[in-house]
Amino acid sequence: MTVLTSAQRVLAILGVFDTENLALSLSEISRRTGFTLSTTHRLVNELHCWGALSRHGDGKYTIGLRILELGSLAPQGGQLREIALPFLHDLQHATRANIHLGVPEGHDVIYVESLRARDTVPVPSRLGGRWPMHATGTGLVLLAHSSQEFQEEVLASDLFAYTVNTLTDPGALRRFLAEVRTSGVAIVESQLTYDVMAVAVPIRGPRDRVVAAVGITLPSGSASPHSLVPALATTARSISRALGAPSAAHFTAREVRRAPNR
Amino acid sequence: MTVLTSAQRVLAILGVFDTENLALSLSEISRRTGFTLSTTHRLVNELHCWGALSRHGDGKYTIGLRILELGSLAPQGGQLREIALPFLHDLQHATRANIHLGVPEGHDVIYVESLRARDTVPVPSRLGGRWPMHATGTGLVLLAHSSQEFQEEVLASDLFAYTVNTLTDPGALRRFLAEVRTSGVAIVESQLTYDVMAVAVPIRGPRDRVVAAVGITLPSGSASPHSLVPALATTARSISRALGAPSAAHFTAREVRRAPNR
DNA sequence: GAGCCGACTTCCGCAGCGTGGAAGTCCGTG
DNA sequence: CACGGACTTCCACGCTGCGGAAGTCGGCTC
Repeated sequence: MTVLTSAQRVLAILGVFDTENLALSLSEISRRTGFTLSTTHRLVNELHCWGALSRHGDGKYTIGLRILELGSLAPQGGQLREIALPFLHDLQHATRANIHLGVPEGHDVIYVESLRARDTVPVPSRLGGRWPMHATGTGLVLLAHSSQEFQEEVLASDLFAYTVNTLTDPGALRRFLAEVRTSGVAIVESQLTYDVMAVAVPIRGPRDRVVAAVGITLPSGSASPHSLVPALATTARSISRALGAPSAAHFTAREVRRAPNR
Repeated sequence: MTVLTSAQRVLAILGVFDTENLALSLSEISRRTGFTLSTTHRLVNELHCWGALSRHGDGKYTIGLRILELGSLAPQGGQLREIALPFLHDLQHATRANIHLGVPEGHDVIYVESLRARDTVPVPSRLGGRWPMHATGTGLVLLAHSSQEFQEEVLASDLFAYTVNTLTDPGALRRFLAEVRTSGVAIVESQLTYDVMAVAVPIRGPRDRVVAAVGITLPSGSASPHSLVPALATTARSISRALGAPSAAHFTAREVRRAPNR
């Protein structure tokens, strides 16, 4: 039983909140962290005073708005989101599908934006959601454009098979990633959940580094996912340009046409 | 010189990040918190290991994605946002204006969603942004529907005059808030910044408590802001119903018409 | 290249903060 | 009314974290 530093205790308390535990009472927090009630009580109070936790009528605590506020300061989150949102809206309007904007974090992809279409399959993705790279379209795009050593690190890790289609074999994954790099797009079907297919492309930032991926999810077996690639690629390029990616700096045909009017 | 608890130190470090300080080096954090370099170093490291801070190539730290992820678990944030977003999209499409979704936090309103129209006045609002209640349309709506004692508490506090139009006189504010309660809408002009007017209405949740406000901002002097009220009210009611507000539970005229088709 | 400076990292002894046990309060319940 | 569970408060001990100091690294000036 290793002893924790008090900073780690503070973080551990925040860490017990997740999508299945949005509201917890003091003693639930105490049980889940393993801290004594008095310790938990004091720390929770300090977090509450600061606004990191908020307390509700029934005595339960939830993550506070101060955290939301802080989170929006994450450059890969709030900043990127702010820039990308209008383009993502356009894309959603054109395709009427679920749109995701994902960035890498550890071996996972985090969705910093998630536009859910109203009349489509529910998809296990929410803003702030975290999924393993090897099982999602956006994740595979990000992985394909990561450093060689990072890729090997992920390939060597324990790759969970969410469905029978999930790519878990290192060899197959390597081939798939190479294909993503050459074609510029990842198309996967039923890798995370059945009945869902995903199409994703990279977004580049300054120095042309891939900083994010934008993806679309559709019901499995949808008519030619390839037909969505042009719209996706256009969106990705617009966002890349707004982020300052050199390769996206020149005008597209459409914008050249529009330019004289400005 | 009061001494801080270590939980407070941890929070103080997170607290030095704001919209003007998105990326800070170790010694900048040290200076701004007033902690010695060694203390800062250790705490920042623990935060970094946990994912609360991320470290960039230039050695600077920014808020990490783990915080963004956590923040999306705030019920007034992620949850509300998730439900409201489609309705807000529709509203933006109909009005082509900036849309905000605000919730109360202390004496301020926090924007948990901010849809910026592309061709309109830039407005000082971003997701996660915080503004005083008395100076914003959404804030005044929330204040108007707060408890009597909370209102008096705010009125008694130091109300900053952002412009000459900002309501800072307690008497004038009381009258305005009463009007907001009876009319159900707040219309303000140039109270936070010049050249911007705002229209906002309340959103209700379970037990009909006002839990949020949705607002629109337009250039000052726009043709009749009143014409936007029906669209805003419809949006607010749709969101309220989705949140389970009893008063919004019955169908509106439009939906009764549409109902047989489903 | 020498010298300097600032930023960062590491180490360690002292002491002050945090820990957890225990006692106390306030519910709702049988 | 007695019980149990959840929460709150208090305090003395001792362990964790503090900060001074020394060490490392890289960049800038002369």
